[in-house]
Amino acid sequence: MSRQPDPSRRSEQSRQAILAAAADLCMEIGYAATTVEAIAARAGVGKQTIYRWWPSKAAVLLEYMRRIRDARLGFADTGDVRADLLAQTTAVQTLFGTNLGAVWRGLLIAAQSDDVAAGDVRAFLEVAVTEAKARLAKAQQAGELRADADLDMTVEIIFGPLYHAWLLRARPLPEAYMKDVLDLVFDGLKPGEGGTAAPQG
Amino acid sequence: MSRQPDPSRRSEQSRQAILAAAADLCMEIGYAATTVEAIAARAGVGKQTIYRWWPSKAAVLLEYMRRIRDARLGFADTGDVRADLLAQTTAVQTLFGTNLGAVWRGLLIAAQSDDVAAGDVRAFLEVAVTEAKARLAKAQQAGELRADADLDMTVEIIFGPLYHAWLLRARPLPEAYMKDVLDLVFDGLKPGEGGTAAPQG
DNA sequence: ATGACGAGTCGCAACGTCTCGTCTTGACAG
DNA sequence: CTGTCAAGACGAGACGTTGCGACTCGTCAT
Repeated sequence: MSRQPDPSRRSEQSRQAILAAAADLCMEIGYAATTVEAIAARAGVGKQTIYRWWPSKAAVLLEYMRRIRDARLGFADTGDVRADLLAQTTAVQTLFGTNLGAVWRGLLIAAQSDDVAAGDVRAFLEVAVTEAKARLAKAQQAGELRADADLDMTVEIIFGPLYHAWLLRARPLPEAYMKDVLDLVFDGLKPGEGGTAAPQG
Repeated sequence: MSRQPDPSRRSEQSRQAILAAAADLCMEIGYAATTVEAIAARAGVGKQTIYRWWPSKAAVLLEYMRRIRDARLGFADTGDVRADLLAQTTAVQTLFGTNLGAVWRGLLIAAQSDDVAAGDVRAFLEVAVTEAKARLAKAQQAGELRADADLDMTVEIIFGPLYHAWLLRARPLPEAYMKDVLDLVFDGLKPGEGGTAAPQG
C-alpha cells in the first residue's frame, strides 16, 4: 500500500533529470510536441516516475519555472517607479525572447484547457502581479502615481501591451518597447502639456 | 481523381451543420474536448466531409467566427475617439463573457501550437487591429491623440489590459472596466492636472 | 458517369495505468 | 559493527483507450 509515495525516498537525481529534460524538449520542439514519454526517455527515467510525482507535464514545467524564478530577485525599489517598472518589464520582455519564453507560453496554453494546471499557472502569475502591485502602492503613497488608480488595472495596463504584442500578435518588438509604453501610459495618450518626451516605436 | 473537391457540388446544409456543431461543442465542453469526431457526430456528418473542406477544427471555428464578424459593423466614428474606443472595447469585453469568448479563446490557444491555424488566427486579429489603427490615425490628425504615439503600440495599450485580465488572469471584470482603462491611459498614470475624472475599478 | 455524401475502418501516436525485476534504504538481530 | 530483510522507489515497458487523419465502402444527386 503506497498510494501516496514517500518524498524522503525520492531520487533527487531523477527529479533534476526530468526537469531538465522537460525544459530542453520544450525549448527544442515546442510545448505541444513535448510528450511525457519523450521527457521520460530523454531523462532516462520510467514514465511512472513522472506520474508518481507530478500530475501532468504542465506541473513539471511549472516547477522548472518556479526554480528559475526563485533564483532571481523581485522588484527593485530605487525610488523611481518608472525606472523600476522599466527594469522589470524589460527583463520580462527579454525573457520572452529566450527559450524560457517558449516554456512560459506553453504553460499559458495549458492553463486554458487543464483546470488543475490553470490554478497553478495563475498562482504563479499572481506572484508577479502582487509584486508589481506592492511597488505601485508605494509609488502611490509617494505621489508618483495617481491616487485613484486601481492597482490591478494598472498592472494590466503595464503588462497587458507586452503580452498582447508577444503572445497574441507575435510581432517582433524593439528593445525600447517598454520604455515607450511606460512613457505613453504615464504621460497619457491625449495631447497636451507633454510630459516626458515620447516614442515612435 | 479528385484531389481537390468541387466547391460547386458542396452541401451547404452540411457546412452549416458542421459550423454550428463545432461552435456548440466548443461552448459546451471547451475547445480541447471538442474533437473532430464529436463535431461530425453532432452534425450528423461523416468525418471525411470535415477533412475534405477544412484542414483542422481550428479552421472550422475560425470560419464560424468570421461569419459572426461579417454580420457586424466595424468601428463607429462619432468624432469622439474615446467614446468610439469605449464602444468597441466594451463590445469585445461583453463578447468575452459569452460563449463566443470560449471559441475565441480556443482559437488563440490553437494559434500557439498549430502554425497553419496561427497564420489565420493572427490575420483575423489583425483585421481588428487595423480597424482600430485607422480610427486612431484619424484621431491623431484631429488632435485627439498624441501625434508621436506609435499606433501599433497604442492598440496594444488599449486592448492589452483587457486580454491580460480575461485570458491570462481570468478575473471577473466590472462593467465599467474599459471606461476606467481608457480614462487612465488617456489622462496618464502620473498624478497632476487631472483630466477627465477617473476610476477606482 | 462523376463525385460529394454518411458511415465507418485502419494504423499510428500518446495517454495514463499497470506490472515486472532491480536497487536503495532503514529497522532490527546477532 | 555487521548481516538480514521487508518496504518501496526505480527503469523499463506492456496494456487498453482515445483521437488523429487517411482510407474505403455503398448511396444519392447532378
